[in-house]
Amino acid sequence: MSTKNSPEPSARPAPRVRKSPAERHAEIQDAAAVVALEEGLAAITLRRVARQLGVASGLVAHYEPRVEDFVAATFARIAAADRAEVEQAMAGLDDAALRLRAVLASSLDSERLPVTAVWVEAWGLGRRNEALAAAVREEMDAWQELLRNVIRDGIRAGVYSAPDPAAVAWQVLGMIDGLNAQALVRWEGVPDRREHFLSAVEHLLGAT
Amino acid sequence: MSTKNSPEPSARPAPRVRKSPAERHAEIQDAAAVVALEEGLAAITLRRVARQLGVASGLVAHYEPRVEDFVAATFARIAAADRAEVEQAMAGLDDAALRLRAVLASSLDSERLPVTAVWVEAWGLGRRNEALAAAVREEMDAWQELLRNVIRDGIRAGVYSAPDPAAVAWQVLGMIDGLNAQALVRWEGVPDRREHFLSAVEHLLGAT
DNA sequence: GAAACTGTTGATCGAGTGATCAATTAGCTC
DNA sequence: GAGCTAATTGATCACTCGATCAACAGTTTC
Repeated sequence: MSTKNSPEPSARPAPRVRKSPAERHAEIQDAAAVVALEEGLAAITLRRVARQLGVASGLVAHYEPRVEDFVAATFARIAAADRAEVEQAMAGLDDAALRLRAVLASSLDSERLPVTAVWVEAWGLGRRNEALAAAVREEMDAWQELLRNVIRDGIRAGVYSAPDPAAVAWQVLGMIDGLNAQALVRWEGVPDRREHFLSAVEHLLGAT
Repeated sequence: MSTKNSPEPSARPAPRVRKSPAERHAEIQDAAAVVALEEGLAAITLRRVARQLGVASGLVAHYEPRVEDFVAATFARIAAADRAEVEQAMAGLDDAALRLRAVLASSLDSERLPVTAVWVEAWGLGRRNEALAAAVREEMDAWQELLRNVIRDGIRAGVYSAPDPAAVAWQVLGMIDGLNAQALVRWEGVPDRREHFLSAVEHLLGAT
C-alpha cells in the first residue's frame, strides 16, 4: 500500500490532519466558495470541494450532509459578502445622491462579474433546488431593501420625488441584474454603460 | 420475454413506427423544445427527450449525435420563435413610438416567462457549453438589432434624439432581461412594472 | 414474394454523482 | 505514556448521464 499507483506517485499517503469541527467546517465553506466563483455553482460536488481542500469526499459529506443545501449556503455566503462590499462602498457618504451613485457604480463594477455569474447560475438552478431558490429570494430582498433605504433617504432630503420607493427599488435592481448578466456574455461593444444607466435611474427617481 | 416486468405491464412491446429522417428529426427537435420550456434546458437528455416522444434513446442520439449541440440548437429554436412573435406584435404598426411600445409590452408579457427561464438557464450553462454560449450571443445580437432598428426609425421620424442608438439598444435590452429574470423569481410585490419602465426607456431615448 | 436498404431498438460501457459507513488514527485527557 | 473520543478516510452502493453499436424490422424495390 505504500506509494501505491495514485495519480501522484510521489505524493505522500496524505498526512491526516485533525482540526476542530468549527475550523474544518469554515475551511470547507471557503473552499466551496472558491470553486463556485471559479467554476460555477454546478461545480460544487462532494468530490470537487474535497479535492480543492485536499481531504476525503466523506469529510465534506460529514459537514454538509445534503449537497443541495450546501450549494444554497455557498450562494448565500458569496452573495452576502458581495453585498457587504457594496454597502461598505457607500458607508462613509452622507449625501443620499452620492450614496446611490456609489451603490450603482460598484454594482456595475466589472470585478463583480464572477459574482454575477453565480447569481445567474443560481437563478437557473433554483428551479431544481428549493433551498437555493429561497436563498436567492432572500438575497434579492436584501438588495431591494438596500436600494429602498437609499432612495427613501434621498426623498427625505428632497433630492428625489419618487412616489413609490419600493417599486422603484425593484425596478433599479432589475436593471442592475440585467446589465450585469449582459456584461457576462457581452462586455464588448457596450462602452460606458454607467452614464446612461445613472441618468435613467435618476429620471425614475424624479431627481430634482 | 413477452409482457416482461416493465413499468407498464399492459403496454404493448411498442409498435415500431418508421418515419422519414426529416420528419423524425423535426419531431425530436419539437419534443426537446417542449421539455426545455417545461423542465428547463438542463432536462434535455437523450433519455428524457426520447421518453417525451415515445422512442428509444438511441434514436435521439442518432439524429443529435452531440447533446451539447442539441441543447444549443434547442435554445436557438426557442429564442428565435419567441423573437419572431415579438416582431409580429409590431409588424402592423408604422409609427416608431408605437412600435417601440409594442415591443416593450410584449417583451415584458408574463406569458413569456417560460422563455425567460430558458434564457437565464442558457446564460448559466453557456459557461460550460461553448455552442450554447455562441447561440446566446447570436440571439442577443438579433434582439439588439431589433431594438436598434426601432430606435433608429424613431430618430428619423424625429420622435427620439438618442445620440447612440446602438448603445441605447443594449441598455434597453439589459433592462428587459433584468426585469424578466426578476419576474421569474419574484412576480409578486412588483405591480405594473411596464409604466415606470416605459418612462425610463423613453427618457433614455430623449423622447420629445 | 423476396431481397435490400435503412430507420429503429435496447442493451452496454465508462464516467460522474450523492449518500453511506466501517475502519483508521490524530490528539486530547488522565 | 496509555486510553479514549471523534475527526477523517476511502471504499462502496445505486443512480443518471452521453455515447456506442449489433441486432431488429418497417418500407421500398425489383
